[in-house]
Amino acid sequence: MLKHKHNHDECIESALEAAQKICEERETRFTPLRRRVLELVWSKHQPITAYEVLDLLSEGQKRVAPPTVYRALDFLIEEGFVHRIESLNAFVGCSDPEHKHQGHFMICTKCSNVTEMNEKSLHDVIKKAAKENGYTYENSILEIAGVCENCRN
Amino acid sequence: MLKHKHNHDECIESALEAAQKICEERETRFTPLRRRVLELVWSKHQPITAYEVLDLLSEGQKRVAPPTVYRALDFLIEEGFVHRIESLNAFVGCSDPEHKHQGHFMICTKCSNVTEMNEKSLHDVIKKAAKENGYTYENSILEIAGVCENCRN
DNA sequence: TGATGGGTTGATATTTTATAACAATCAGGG
DNA sequence: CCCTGATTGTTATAAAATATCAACCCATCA
Repeated sequence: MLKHKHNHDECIESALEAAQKICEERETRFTPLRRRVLELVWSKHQPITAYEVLDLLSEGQKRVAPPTVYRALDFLIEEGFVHRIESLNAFVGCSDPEHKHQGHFMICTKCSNVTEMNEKSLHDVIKKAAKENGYTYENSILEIAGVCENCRN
Repeated sequence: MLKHKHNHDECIESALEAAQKICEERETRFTPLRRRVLELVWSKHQPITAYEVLDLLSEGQKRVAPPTVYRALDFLIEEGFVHRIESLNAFVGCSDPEHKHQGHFMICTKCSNVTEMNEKSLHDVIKKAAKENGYTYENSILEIAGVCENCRN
């Protein structure tokens, strides 16, 4: 799989720093465990399952139990640092943690890469559809499956 | 929970008939088991889990095993008679089985009722978003959570 | 200082959701 | 009737998530 390269270590580092900063502002606790789990979610740079995180987290130490991971993930999702991909039972780091939001995703069926869409227009259309159907909008998940540009070539 | 009444038996019956007819056209097999599972999915008229179907299916006879239900559901989804709601791990009858399509849903967080949206405009916007992000569209899930009209009152 | 209490993590067990693998059965064409 | 492929039955297990209670950490305040 050929893919556009970027400095991934840097990208992880900046996600961690952003999270740290936001937690300070919100006075929520970015504990070592939560930090480590966020780092592991980002490390794959693709959707990662809770149990994959668990395996990575357990390397070189006593195996941790599922609740440890799920609780950390719950926190990270709550803070908006991580999104859950429902159709994959997996998790990805959020590309825009400053603004809490539900994620809208494109998922490549060939390489499994995920692209988060932060398009306001799309969001607006979805909200509008909710209203037209008589619903008070709370949140939404949109997961589009398709083949990405790289994989098509 | 107050809700708009309709003749639900009739509504189940017509879903079964439609499925029957479509299977004849497609020359796929609408077996008694598949028919019964579709009937059970419709019977709740709300999202129903695979294991709830399993329980209902097992009433008054030897308990069936999970694969029996999952296989029937796979068939019904494949044929487009049933949709899976990813955010609930549950299933609902499709309101428009004639035309195979991915479902787009509104889910009420109060009463759990689900409304399927068959709006072409929404579908078009989603396809367009995929294209703009360089993806070849295959399919999509959209699940909007909110409060429905009845529950707001 | 050290008691208290909220939040976090650890640990054990279990529940919920889904699938793998193989055997038995059924339905339609030769 | 017999063969073949599809469907269903059966057993076992995997994968994903949660319930529950104990231990720990640490800030606050009497």
